[in-house]
Parts: sequence; structure tokens; C-alpha cells
Amino acid sequence: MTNYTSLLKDYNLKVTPQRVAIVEELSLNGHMNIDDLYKKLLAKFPSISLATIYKNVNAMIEKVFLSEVKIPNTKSVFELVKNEHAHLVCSSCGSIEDINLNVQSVLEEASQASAFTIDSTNLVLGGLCPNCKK
Amino acid sequence: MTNYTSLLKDYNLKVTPQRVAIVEELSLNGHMNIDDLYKKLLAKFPSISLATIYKNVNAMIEKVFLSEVKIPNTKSVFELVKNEHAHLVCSSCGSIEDINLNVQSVLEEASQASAFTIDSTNLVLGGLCPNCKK
DNA sequence: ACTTAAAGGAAAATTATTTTCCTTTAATAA
DNA sequence: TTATTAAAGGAAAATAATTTTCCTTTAAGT
Repeated sequence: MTNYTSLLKDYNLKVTPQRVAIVEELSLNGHMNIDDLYKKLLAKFPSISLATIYKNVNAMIEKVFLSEVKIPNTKSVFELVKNEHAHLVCSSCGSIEDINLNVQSVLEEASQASAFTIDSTNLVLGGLCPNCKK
Repeated sequence: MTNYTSLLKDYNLKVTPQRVAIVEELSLNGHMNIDDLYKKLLAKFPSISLATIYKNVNAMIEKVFLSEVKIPNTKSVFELVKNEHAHLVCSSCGSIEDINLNVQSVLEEASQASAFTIDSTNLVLGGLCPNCKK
């Protein structure tokens, strides 16, 4: 059982029940968009405001505690920051999974082929999840 | 010199001066967001409406003639559809370049490591362009 | 040239996000 | 503990982004 209170403190974020709930939901569900979060939190805090969700998500992104994942044809989702990883997205049901992949060879190829100095990789793979394949 | 008129016809898009201009600008500039396009087209069509930009971009996406590129921390840009390729994005000046990379090994690794059937790859590499390195 | 379905433009409507302003609360020091 | 205060929450307003409506204009095909 993770202690979200001290986790928030580590990131210099004041600990409020709303924030703890946001972190709980994200660690439970992995990837959520603003609306997912709002709906989940409404259940716990009937008078929570959408602005609170936005303000907190932005504050947590600022502290590099959350990150936004942009996915083709979908609303952005947010996740707790972890080691760099790629995402698998099901084009049928929209489910999202993390996946660790070795992209070293691709980065090397890119460094050779271009004059850019590359320092971040953003990889989203689309396809069908096992469930949607039937 | 490409003939944008027949290109639009190929995609079953009625040929209008506004549409031709959108395609011209995109082939000239590679990647543009809605505002870039609006500003460029305003110069040629002083009374063009933003709604015309949106409607046309959406129509062209529908016909799979344009595609939207989602980039971390930036507004989406649009490009003419071409063979699958990755993008290099400069975190300093925002410039965007296409790059062809062989991602075969990564796709194989992903297929082995997950139960997804993968059919699309979306790769955005961030870093510094040669200019911004000074 | 004539007809018509589709596109353009202006404005309104909708949706998404941020800001404001006042109230409440977490952090902390007495 | 209680008192202080800076920050967070919530409601509503403001702003931004995108889509829709509705009427006029125009491209495409007789």
C-alpha cells in the first residue's frame, strides 16, 4: 500500500483529500483523461469542481509528478511519471497499456540521420488489444 | 510543380481556391497548426473565416489526405499524408522535421512482449535542432 | 448558360480550459 | 492545542478552441 500523502509531500504539493484521490485513481487506473478523473472524484466529493481537477492536474504536471500522454484521435490522458516507456493503444476499445521497449537502435539511427540532439522519445503504438481481437 | 487541383480531385474534394491554398501552404511549410494556416490564408483571402480552416482541415482528414500530428506540450500540427515516418521536434524553437526510421525491431519486441496486434506507429523524438544548439 | 449540391463566411452555439474571487483548510509556529 | 497564513477548493465568470447554423456564393456537371 503506497502512501500518497508522503508522495505528494515529496513533490512539494500540499496534501488535500482531493489530491490524494487524484493520485489514488491514477495509480489504480493508470491512464485517465480529465473527464474520467472528474467523474471518479465526483463520487467521493459531490461538490468538487472541474476547475479543481484542472488546477491540480496542471500543478502536478508542473512538479513533474504527472505527465500528459497525447494519443492520436483521442483526448489526452494523464499518468503518474515513471521511467520512460511506450504506450499501446487499442483502436477499438481505447484501452491503454504501458510497455517498456528498447528504442536504442532507433535513437542511434535518428542521431545519425539528422542533425538534432535527441533527448526524449515519445512512442505510441496502435492496434487491437487481446480482448478486441475476440 | 505539383498540381494541387487534380490532387484535391483525386481525394474527392471539391476544388476551391481556399482549399488549394491550404494544400499549397502545407506542402510549402510541412507542418502547420490551425493558427499558422489561418494567418497564411488571411493574407490571400482577407475575409476567410476560421471556420473555413477548421471545416477544410476536418474534411481533408476525413478523406485521409491530411493527418494530425500530436506533439507533447504543443498544439497539434497538420501535414499531408505520406508514408509512415517519425517526427523530430526542437524543444527550443519548435521546428518539426520528418524522419524515416526503421522501427521494425521495436515493433517485433512489442509484439512479443504484449498481446496486442500492432498496426500503427507514432513516434515523436524531442531534442535540439542544429540551429538551436548554436 | 442552368441547375444543384457543396463550400464559404459571419455569427451563434458548444465545448474545453483558465481565471477570479471569496471561503475553507492544511501546514506551522506559538 | 490554538492562532496565523498561504495555499487550495468551489462557483461563477472569462477566455479559448472548435463546431454548427444559416444564408450567400460558387464549382461541377449538365
